[in-house]
Amino acid sequence: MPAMTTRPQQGRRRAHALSKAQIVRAAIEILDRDGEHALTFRALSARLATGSGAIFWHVADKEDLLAAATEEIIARLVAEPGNDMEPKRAIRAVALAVFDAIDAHSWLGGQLFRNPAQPAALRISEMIGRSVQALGVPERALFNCWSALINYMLGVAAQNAANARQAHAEADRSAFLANVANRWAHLDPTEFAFVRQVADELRDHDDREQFLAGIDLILAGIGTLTRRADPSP
Amino acid sequence: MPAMTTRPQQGRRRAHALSKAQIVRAAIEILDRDGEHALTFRALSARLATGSGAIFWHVADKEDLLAAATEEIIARLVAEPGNDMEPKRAIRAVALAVFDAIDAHSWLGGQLFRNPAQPAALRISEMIGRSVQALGVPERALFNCWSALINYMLGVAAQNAANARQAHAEADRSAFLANVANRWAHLDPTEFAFVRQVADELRDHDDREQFLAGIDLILAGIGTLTRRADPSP
DNA sequence: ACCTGAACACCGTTCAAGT
DNA sequence: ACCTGAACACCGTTCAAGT
Repeated sequence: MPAMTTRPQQGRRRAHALSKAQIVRAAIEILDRDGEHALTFRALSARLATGSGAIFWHVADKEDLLAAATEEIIARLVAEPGNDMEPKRAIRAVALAVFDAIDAHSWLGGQLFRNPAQPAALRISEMIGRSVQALGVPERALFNCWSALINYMLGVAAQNAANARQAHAEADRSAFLANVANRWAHLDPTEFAFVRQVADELRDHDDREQFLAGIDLILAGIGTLTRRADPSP
Repeated sequence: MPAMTTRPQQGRRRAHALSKAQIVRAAIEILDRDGEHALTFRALSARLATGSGAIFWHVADKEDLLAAATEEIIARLVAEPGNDMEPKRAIRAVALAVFDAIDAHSWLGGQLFRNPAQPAALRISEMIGRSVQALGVPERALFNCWSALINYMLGVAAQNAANARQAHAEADRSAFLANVANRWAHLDPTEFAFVRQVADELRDHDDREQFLAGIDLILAGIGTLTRRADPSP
């Protein structure tokens, strides 16, 4: 009976012991609700009702935290998009999934972009690579076709995220676009003839459609290199 | 004679009065030599032998300073590349000029990327737009072709800048690439079959060639939409 | 009109001290 | 082993005071 008393009474200090997963989840919530700049160790530790040092016990630094958050989102997305679809459809599906994820979490674009070699981005690269290969592009061109698609995807996606950040400052997205379009429409006519011309289209274009059109353009270019005339295996 | 004495003796306070152009030039030097993170108002004011407040008199904030630096570089570059070249050649020339500028000033990529509506970026957009139009793409597809090219250009360029920043931390570029390639080569064979396969090519690829290959791929896709069979006007 | 530089309100990160 | 929170070394930006 006295022997049992020796046992330390554990698990009383805090309802849930802090875990990296829990920290990352809280970070994502702050990022989604209040934007990239709002994620500070002070805000995060306040929300988790702990000291900043506690967070640094589980997380190396801010970069590590952001990478983990990115990984978490990509992991949720990477599960489904069709592994056994026809290649072009598969590429479009993956591209749209990434686009939508970045649309929903505007901080994600900059993150994937800043570090394209992180595991989360690699998983996307792998899916695209397999589909490009299945498309039947010759060995020599494989690397370039793959990298063009990846670069375009990540580029546009991050670009849109940057726009979203700026649009957030102004009233909303459509007001922001209208503003830019208006500014463009009043540029010098001889120096900026083309930009003036597309200003209208900018006002009411659909980012998602535009993004997909670019993918299709690259796919059409890739089609140019493909030997097989018969689409069936 | 006494009237002349009333005149304040001017220009004695400092050899060169501070100007925005001078501040921007100093900022570019710091950015180029020591990287993006080294540009602080303290470092800048130390180099200009003045107080930080003096800089804020000429410059609204850090964003303004970076935008002005970007503008300065693009202005230097935008002068030459062939206005009366054949369209495809013109597009390649502009794209390469931008690529090389970003290669020479690694901070430039992130900057153009972060704010693609700034005048500097617009000037690039205009040149690309005119060439795409000259290519003879149908009215409806113009906007999408143009935006695909711009997005790709800015995307890859900024991507490369991000890589350069990371490579700077490690020994040098080729060592950095060798490291990444090595990491890729040891990934799980079933989960990352494709990435493992291209790891070799990553090690000794030429960024510039890869970039141009992507441009050509998009141009090939655009060619798919073009009616005119006769290349001569 | 333009410059000075201390001061303010923040950051990310560390670390002695606690449990 | 894990948590606390004051402290450190920075930031960008402001502003009373000078010339």
